[in-house]
Amino acid sequence: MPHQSALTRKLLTFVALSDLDIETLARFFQRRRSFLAGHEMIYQGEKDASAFILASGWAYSYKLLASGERQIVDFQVPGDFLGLRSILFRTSDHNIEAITRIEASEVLASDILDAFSHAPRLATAILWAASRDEAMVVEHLVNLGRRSAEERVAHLFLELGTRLKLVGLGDENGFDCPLTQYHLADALGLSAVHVNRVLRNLREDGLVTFQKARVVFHDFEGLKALSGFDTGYLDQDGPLLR
Amino acid sequence: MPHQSALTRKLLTFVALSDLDIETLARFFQRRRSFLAGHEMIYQGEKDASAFILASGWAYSYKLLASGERQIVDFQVPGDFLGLRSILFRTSDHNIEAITRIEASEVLASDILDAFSHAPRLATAILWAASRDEAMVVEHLVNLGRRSAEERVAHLFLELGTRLKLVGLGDENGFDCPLTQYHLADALGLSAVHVNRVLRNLREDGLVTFQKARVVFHDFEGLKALSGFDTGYLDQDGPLLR
DNA sequence: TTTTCGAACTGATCCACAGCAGCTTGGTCA
DNA sequence: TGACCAAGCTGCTGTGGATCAGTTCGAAAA
Repeated sequence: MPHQSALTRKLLTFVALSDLDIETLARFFQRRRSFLAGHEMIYQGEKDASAFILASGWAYSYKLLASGERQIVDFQVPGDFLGLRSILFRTSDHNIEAITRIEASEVLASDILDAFSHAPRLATAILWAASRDEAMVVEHLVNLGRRSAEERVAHLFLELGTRLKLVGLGDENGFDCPLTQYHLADALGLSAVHVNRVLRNLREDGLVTFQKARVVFHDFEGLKALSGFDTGYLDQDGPLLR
Repeated sequence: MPHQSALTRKLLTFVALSDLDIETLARFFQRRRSFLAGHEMIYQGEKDASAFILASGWAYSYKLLASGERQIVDFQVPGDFLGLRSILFRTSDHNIEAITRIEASEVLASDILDAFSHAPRLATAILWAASRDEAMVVEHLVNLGRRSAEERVAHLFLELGTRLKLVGLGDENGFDCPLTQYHLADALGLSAVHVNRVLRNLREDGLVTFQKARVVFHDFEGLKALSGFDTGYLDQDGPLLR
């Protein structure tokens, strides 16, 4: 089952799973679904929403404000588990929308709760995955709170590059990226106009280019130095449970 | 054991715990510790850190940047579980410092892993607690990304007020608050100087006063309207597991 | 072929917040 | 009781990024 490998591989770096764990996990991949670009997979206020494991395509999770503005919390790429929080809370507190066409496995609340009662190591791995998500949100918080516009853009590109590399969809040269400048603006707390200017600056400084749905790194180390990017929050030292 | 009631009560709103769960949870409160104000309870890079359950006092979790600036991620008040992520990751990716003198129970990684293998409902409750933490960080992200300085301060005071009310340490009139204007600045992505001005504006507009280590709400509804505060992410509809 | 429409891009102007420099107050310690 | 120090407070000046008001480009529709 090649399509389940990305998430499974990630979890295995954290805990050694038993045969029963693997079997329970396999059940997560039973309900295959696909969505068109722009589809609202989960919406604020939805009751008893499902979660999904992304096989291909990109999505983004966001919150809407009364003013109509939106804040993008994170982007989801293949191998990511999305909507876990919507399962734990009875009603979802955020939206998730497909950016491209998406292939995913639907995971029901009962699948997760089952795993907790029968497959403790898998349960631990799920908690770890949730913590990793939280670590990413924290990093985005630091980005918004204490970094300049240039640093924010650089940091986001480096994070996405690193995450995509883990699932074989990018390398030090760059990656395919279906985001618009509006997506970047709403993720980074900037206006789309200013994102455009920042992208020009980064390009002119020979650091990164983002054009034609592709991010190209020209100076990886320079970008890291500029943004203070540290992969620590995305990696894992080694399995906690052997 | 009155000191363990705040967290236990919170968890019980989410899942009905069995006797075995309660017993396992009780073991979390065995190791009683206290810390002086300013003590670093957990630090970035620490290996195999412990977690803590706060019985009394305030702490804050933060990240340091290369530039020496800090971004405060969240404040912890009595009843909060802190440092869970430091347990799941081998090495901690953030710092936690005591603001006041603190009384807390130390929770070892083995306590948590034990709970996962023997007390599945408790494990589910822990995952829920972690998700609630993430929801708070997400709300802080929205705060930094899309709200003005006045709105941010108002939102933070409302959140702290609501959280403290849940553990009986505040009400609609206000709460005792040991934070300095520097803490607010580093949590809200502002300069301390600007926080001072914003506090004056809010005071002159008859909304809130923050003086002498106490927050006093003068116009609760006005504050809510200003900041777009919605308690949704702090409450719970009802137990997911009965 | 022209129309349309979303995304990328640009220049001019404005303002929210930062940075700096200095003052005030109250608590603590020799 | 005076010295000290951290936190709170204020005025002035500078600037990063928002806002407004467009133009350009390319792909798809008609």
